[in-house]
Amino acid sequence: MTMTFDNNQPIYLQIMNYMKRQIIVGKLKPGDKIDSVRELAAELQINPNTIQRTFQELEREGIVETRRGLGRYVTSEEATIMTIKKEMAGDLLDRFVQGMKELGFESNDIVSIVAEAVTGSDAKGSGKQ
Amino acid sequence: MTMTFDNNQPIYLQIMNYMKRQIIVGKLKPGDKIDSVRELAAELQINPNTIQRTFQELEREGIVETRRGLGRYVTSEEATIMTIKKEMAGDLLDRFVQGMKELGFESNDIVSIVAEAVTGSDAKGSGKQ
Amino acid sequence: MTMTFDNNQPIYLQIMNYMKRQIIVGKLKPGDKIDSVRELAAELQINPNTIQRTFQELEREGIVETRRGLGRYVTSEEATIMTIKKEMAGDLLDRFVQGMKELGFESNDIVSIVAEAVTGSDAKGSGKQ
Amino acid sequence: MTMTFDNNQPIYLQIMNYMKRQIIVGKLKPGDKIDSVRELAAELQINPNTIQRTFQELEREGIVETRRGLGRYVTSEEATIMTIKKEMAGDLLDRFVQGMKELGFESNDIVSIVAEAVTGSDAKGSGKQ
DNA sequence: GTGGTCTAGACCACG
DNA sequence: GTGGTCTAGACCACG
Repeated sequence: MTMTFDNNQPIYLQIMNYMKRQIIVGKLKPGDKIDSVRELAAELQINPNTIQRTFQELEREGIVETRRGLGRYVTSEEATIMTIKKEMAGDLLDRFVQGMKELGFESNDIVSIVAEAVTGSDAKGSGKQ
Repeated sequence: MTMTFDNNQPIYLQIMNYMKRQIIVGKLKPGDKIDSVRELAAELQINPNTIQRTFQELEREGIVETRRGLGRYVTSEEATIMTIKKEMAGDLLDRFVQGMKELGFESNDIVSIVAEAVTGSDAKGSGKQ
Repeated sequence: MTMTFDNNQPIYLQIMNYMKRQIIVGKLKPGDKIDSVRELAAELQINPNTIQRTFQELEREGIVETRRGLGRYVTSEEATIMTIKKEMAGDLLDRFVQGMKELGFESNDIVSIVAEAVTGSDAKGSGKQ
Repeated sequence: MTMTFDNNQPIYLQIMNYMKRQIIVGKLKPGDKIDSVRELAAELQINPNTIQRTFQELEREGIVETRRGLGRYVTSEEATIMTIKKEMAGDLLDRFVQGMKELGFESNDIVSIVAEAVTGSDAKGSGKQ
């Protein structure tokens, strides 16, 4: 795996969000073992301290668990994962809607803009996706 | 004017975005004189250097112009203002849509979530909801 | 007359150079009367203090003279004008050549670059200009 | 390294141009680590904030990159460096040629003046001069 | 250790 | 009065 990092956000946050998305989307499933700090640090060419911090935060959110001597695992609590998914989606939505309103867009505008944007970007393949 | 600042973003950026919104929304009109560094610093209780930086960046974006010895003014180029409005809206939109897709939401879901959110918050969509 | 000003150089210097060029090129001839501070200030929409300073500096260089109660005049000393022309050309040349050498260009390169640039920009109209 | 500063130009600009030249000329190579803000500030006896500003601008031009927590590096994009070299040379050339024309020099004059100047200063043009 | 941000305040050119 | 630059130094997130 390779990641490209955005300079305006701490790397640990970027990796953290990346892993949360992997879990939410099901690429990492409940109970799956997670790469060790060292493995991930080597893979991403990132300071192990940074990975360590990433995992710490993921644990604090309950989406990752440490089993002593065995390593780290995705939580088996599917409810936790759903909660975090909703939380992340809610954050995205709030930031977007509030931002658009601050720019003077009305509710109607906002809906049409989104509608246009998403249909524009995947109008082909109506059945498949 | 008073502003409350969010600790997770540089103050100069927060003021910058605030002023861009004021201009975009028309509270500051093309050609209007802008408070001087010293005035704004006093008003917001922020160090003049921080305000200086804010203006520097606004100028770099072309939405504010300096007239030597006279002060700073909102650009009279309305096109520039429109461009920046589109840019800001586009950024918000992209971040939102991309973020939602990374969480596994389909285009349809995204549109309905937004529709529900904005009609919920201002009751305009009388019939549907 | 209208002038567009560059923000990176004091306006008085820009006007000063403009007037020196007018004199050097012969648009203002030795002994010609020069616009008054007020006239020029009005014409250029510039603070009279700035024009005042411009004239002060031009006098210091001897290219402009004040006749009490009569106004300001281009010097009748043609030698002074020639000297200033050489000075200005010399400054331009030095700054250019030194700058190019600091970028690593060799003498040969510099000559060819200039040759190409000037013939490129006026290759047409060999007889006329 | 020591630098002597010219009072007519901001120090941060002077250092900026100095560093750009170092990179263009190859004394600092693509990917090289650059002195930290603190080191350079100590070396040049300049306030760290001024150095900070220098680097900020260099980064905006893409010739320098920050790696979070690790330091700053010369960009590895050699194309960027070439572009900046051309840009700087073009600026010098334009300012020179336009300035000379504003003084009334013809294309031919300009070329001969340059030719004379550079061969005069390094004796390479053995036969002609 | 490294860069990013901010405060406090000075000085100056410019208009 | 206005902006531009600079100094001196603090604090913090990040790696």
